[in-house]
Order: sequence, then C-alpha cells, then structure tokens
Amino acid sequence: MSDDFDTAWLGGLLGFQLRRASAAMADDYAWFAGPDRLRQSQMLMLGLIADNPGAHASTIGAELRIARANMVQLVGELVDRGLVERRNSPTDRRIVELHLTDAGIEAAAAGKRFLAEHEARMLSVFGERQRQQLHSLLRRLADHDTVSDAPRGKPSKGLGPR
Amino acid sequence: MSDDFDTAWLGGLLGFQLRRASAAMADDYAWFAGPDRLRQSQMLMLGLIADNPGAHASTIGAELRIARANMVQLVGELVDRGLVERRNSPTDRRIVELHLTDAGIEAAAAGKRFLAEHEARMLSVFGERQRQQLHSLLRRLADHDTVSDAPRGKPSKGLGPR
DNA sequence: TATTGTTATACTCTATAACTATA
DNA sequence: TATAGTTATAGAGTATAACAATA
Repeated sequence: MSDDFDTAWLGGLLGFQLRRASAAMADDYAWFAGPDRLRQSQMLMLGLIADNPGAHASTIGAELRIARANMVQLVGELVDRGLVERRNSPTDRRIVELHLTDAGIEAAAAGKRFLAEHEARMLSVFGERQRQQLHSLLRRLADHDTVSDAPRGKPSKGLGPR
Repeated sequence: MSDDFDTAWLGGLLGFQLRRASAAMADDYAWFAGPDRLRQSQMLMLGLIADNPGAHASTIGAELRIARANMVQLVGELVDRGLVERRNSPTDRRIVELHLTDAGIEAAAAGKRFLAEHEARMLSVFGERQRQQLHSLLRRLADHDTVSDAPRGKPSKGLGPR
C-alpha cells in the first residue's frame, strides 16, 4: 500500500476504532460459527431465555434493543428450528412467554460455550486487568446517553430527531 | 422494569457492551447531525480526501473497509451534493482521483469539527488517561485478526468462511 | 491476466406505520 | 386508552457476481 497516505486523523477517531473492533468481532463470529449459524441476536436470546424461562418477548426485545416488529421473525426462526416455544400467558393473553425446548436447552448451552470461546479468542491479547478495563470503559460509554440528556447543545448543522 | 430478570450473563459479554456502545455513538451522531446529514462513512471520506487530495477511490474504500461496489453510490452522492469531483488519472485511466470542491473543503472542515464535538460529547465522562486507554484497547482488539491467523481451531459447530 | 470502476442483485439489520386482540 | 404481538414496508449497510475499460 502506498504509505504516503495520511490516516492520522481517521485513526485517532474513537468511532472508527469502535467500528473496526466491531468488524473484527463479527468476522471471528462468522468464521467460527460457520454458514448455517444462528445470528448473534438469536444466540443472545437463547441464553436469556435459558436464564429466564417464560420471559416475555417484549422483555427480551427491550434488553437486546430489538424492536418488537423485528423480534417476530427472529423468534419465529428459533421456533422453526425447534428451539423455542411460544406460549400464551394465562393471566394476560396479549403476552407471549418464551420457553426453550429440550433441543433449545442444548442449543443455549452450546451457544454460551461458543460465545465464551469467541470472546476468549478476541480477548486473548489482553491481560485480566485490561479486559476489565475495556469492559468497564465500554459499559460507561454505552450508558452515557447524550441524547435523552439533551443538554440543548448547538449542533453544527441541523438538530432534532429523525 | 421487572427486576427479577437475570441479565448477568448478557451484561458480562464484551460483544454486547460493544454493541451498546456503538448504538450510543450512532444515536448521538444521528441526533446532533440532523435529518439531511451525510452518513458517517461520507463524513470520513471527506476528511480523508481533505488530507489526501486526489486520493484514489479504491484507496479510500480500502481504508474505510467499504467494498468497491458500495463506494460508487456513496461517492456519487457526494458528487451530486457538489462536494467532490471525480477526475480520471492521467497516468492510469482506470483510476478515479477524488478531489474536493470549494464547497467540499468547507464541508470537510465542518465535518471534522462535528465529529470532534461528537466524540468529545461521548468521551466527556472519561479523563484523558481513560480516553487513551479506551482508544488503545479498541485498536488492539481491532488489530487482532483471529480469522487470517486461522489457528485451525475447533469451532463448536461448523467452520469455514462466509 | 489482473485491476478499477461500475451495475445489478441480495441479504441483513433497523425503523415506522397500521392492524388485532387483548387489557 | 394503552399494550403485546403481528404484518408490511422501507431505508441503510454489506456482500457477491459479472461486465467494460485499461493496464
């Protein structure tokens, strides 16, 4: 590559490094999970349902920040694979409770093992202290809501939502 | 929110925190940039072209990890907005050199200011040392290529590319 | 043959509006 | 009226294959 190309500004951007890190994680996931894999979101769903049997679809979606409308197909695929059952709540018939089938219990356990290996691979360059630092820093970054806080800033061009 | 919901496993995943952090960055960008905004990738392109006048489209795409095919529309929109000019290389007529117009020079400067404010907002919860740590950790995570290294691991289910 | 740009296409992810059935 | 789930749809982002022009 021609090394007279100036990437100093680009490389100094947090957003760009975040994007690169996410891509590296996605590449590792896709490669080691193989072609007929569950999506990341679905593996997370299985794990959550395993820890919270009968969890409401709306609750799972809220935790994973997946819109209700988009939950339908994702859960539907898990049902089609025979991993998850939808059961109507006896007390509130609007609500769908999610349960794992026997195959789903196995898949959830395998998914957790896979994700643990996946993260161990990615984090193998770090020591324990650095892993904790990275986790803590990302958590604080994610929890920092600059939009709802809405300090009535003066944006460079337009302002407001959507 | 019902607090008898177990999210300990989910919250401990690096990938989930990375996803949450990326979402927080995207929300801030979208809110403060407004509706008719340039996309993040396009703002990065303007900055790169500003630092490297006449940069080849293929080089820009490689730096930002955007496929050639997808560069066409992104650059085309910048051309349509009157910010960028495509010029054929005199020495290799296959190559398109990207240049900023006068309006593009202004837009690139405004974009850099906007991104600086954007990152400053997101990073305002951190001290200088923590910002450097986060940046360094993300960079190392992104540079850790577990796929090309391909240690011939034993994936949990399938293996192979795509 | 290989590379750059281009076109066409498709798949994923995300977001919104509108509908239903329940409450 | 408000909520959970659903349907349909649209917009981004990303990926591949095939082609023309050029090297």
